Amino acid sequence: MRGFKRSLPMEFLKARESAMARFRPMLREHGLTEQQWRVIRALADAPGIDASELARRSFLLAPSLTRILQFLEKQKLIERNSVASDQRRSLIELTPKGHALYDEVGPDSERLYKKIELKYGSEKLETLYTLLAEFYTALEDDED
Amino acid sequence: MRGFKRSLPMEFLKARESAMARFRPMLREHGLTEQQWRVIRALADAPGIDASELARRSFLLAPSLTRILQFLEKQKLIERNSVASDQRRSLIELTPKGHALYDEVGPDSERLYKKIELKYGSEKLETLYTLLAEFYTALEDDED
DNA sequence: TGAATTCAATTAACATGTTAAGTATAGTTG
DNA sequence: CAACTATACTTAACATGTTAATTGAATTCA
Repeated sequence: MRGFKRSLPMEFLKARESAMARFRPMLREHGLTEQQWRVIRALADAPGIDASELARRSFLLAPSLTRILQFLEKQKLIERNSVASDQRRSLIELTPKGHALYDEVGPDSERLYKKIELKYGSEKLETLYTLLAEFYTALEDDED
Repeated sequence: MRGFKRSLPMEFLKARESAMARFRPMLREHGLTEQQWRVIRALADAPGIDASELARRSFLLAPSLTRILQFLEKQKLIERNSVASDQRRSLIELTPKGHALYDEVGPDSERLYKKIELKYGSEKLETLYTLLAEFYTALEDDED
């Protein structure tokens, strides 16, 4: 049997963790978790989307997103505006305070990202991006 | 600024999730979570190791491992034997019931793994393994 | 040897992951 | 238009992730 070493999910996890270990302390200093930062980035990128679209873009499950939005709303980093034509949904956007935080954290994030790119090599990074995208694309076809 | 698309941790997460989505339902039928299965595999691979070594091999943080071991012990899937020469540690191994579960789940896991390999291509899979290992190796040097 | 340090494991507290169930609103169909 | 179905969240319950603090046992070393 394939050894315990060849576990694809674990290899993804280890790669992910080695990157996150560099971002997490910085985010913590800004009072954010990784997931909260993903939501803020997604909103900076696409203001005024609803929760379903936000969940898709930030790659969070709906229950996690619900809790994160409650937190961010309490911090006055986001606000929701209900949609008249569909009472189930509301459109979400960053407040000025949320934008300010985004502008503050963004450069730190970029700096760390560039350090990783330098350490690993940008051509290899491109290859890796491609292989990863091909991987999850190949597996997301539902025909087994 | 680099778009929201180019987030390495998210790409790792998406790749990992696309794989786990295939394993999780199977594990669930056996009454296991992914992490519990990682622990069982690690113990089948290296019986009689202590919790620190087990945490390292299953890539779990100590607090998570503590809870998982308490669960597995309650299910009588593992047992701990205290070490006379060092009262802080205990050596952990699968019980016969634990071994039986391992023998039951292992083949299902292999089957799903082979399906992934077929869908993605085994050469590309090799390349991906290599790039991932190089990635976390490169980043784990502490010299920044 | 005994105070200080290190180490292994656990506990605590809070955030997120995961599945299932619930709630209210929209849409669909007979 | 009324029953059914689908959609967009939200809540619930339990497992894990993450950091910090704690406990008890080994080690170090002045």
